[in-house]
Amino acid sequence: MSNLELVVLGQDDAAVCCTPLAREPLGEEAAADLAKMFKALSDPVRLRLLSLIASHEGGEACVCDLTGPFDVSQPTISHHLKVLREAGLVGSERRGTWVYYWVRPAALAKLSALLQAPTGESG
Amino acid sequence: MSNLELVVLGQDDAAVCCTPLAREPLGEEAAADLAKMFKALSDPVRLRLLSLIASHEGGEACVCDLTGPFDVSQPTISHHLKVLREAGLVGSERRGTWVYYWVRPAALAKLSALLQAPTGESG
DNA sequence: GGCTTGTTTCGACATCTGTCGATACAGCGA
DNA sequence: TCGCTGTATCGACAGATGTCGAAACAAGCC
Repeated sequence: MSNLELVVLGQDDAAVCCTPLAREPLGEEAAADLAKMFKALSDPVRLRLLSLIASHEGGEACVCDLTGPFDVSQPTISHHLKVLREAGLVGSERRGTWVYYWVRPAALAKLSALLQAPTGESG
Repeated sequence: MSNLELVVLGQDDAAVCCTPLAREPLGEEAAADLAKMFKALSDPVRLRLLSLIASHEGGEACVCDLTGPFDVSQPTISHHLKVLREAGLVGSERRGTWVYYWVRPAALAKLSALLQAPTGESG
């Protein structure tokens, strides 16, 4: 399964925490990598899915907990979860009948650090 | 001009800084609003443009500084800048011959705060 | 005024994306 | 084994997106 997922660079490395967007121009490769993650966040349903998973008790949620709150069909939810998973933003595991999803804090932290404003509004 | 841009909620309000994704499920409206911003970040060219602008001396860059490093045409760069502007991530102003773009730190900070990991990897 | 340079808008087009219903796969219980 | 429930995949389709060349608009200079 894991070969379907993107490698999240610096997943266990704190160096990326100190590299905001403004420090130096992003390289083509880094930009392409990051864009995939942001693309995964660029859909309202996926954003709400991620939030639902993150705020669920225990930090993980069954797919059965995630289909209810949305107006879209179950295959569509499954598709969105796959996008989040392949972007490295969530992990998943089957336990018996149900499949559970959880957020990967390191991936979110990477993006969060990237967007941290350098100093202030105008210098 | 400003009527073409999205209103960035909480632009001058720090309250949003304490509302990570995990605190409570995102509402439909908030998710749609945030998704537009993330969508603006979901393209490698736009990500690099934003980085170029943010890292440029003085915190702002002329369009003429931004077309060089890319393989895409100048109208395409202009299009991407428009997307970033309408998402509220950058501001722009014409000064004589040239148009300058700068990053809006508050908008980035809003997204950064949203993605901040709650506590740790599993607890 | 007319030319030149910088930037945006327009129209077109190929590709990507979100969505669905139908179907397949996985695990549990009778 | 069979049927049931939960989840993922498939195939199709409408609409969105990134890209281009051409053209329009803006400001400065001759």
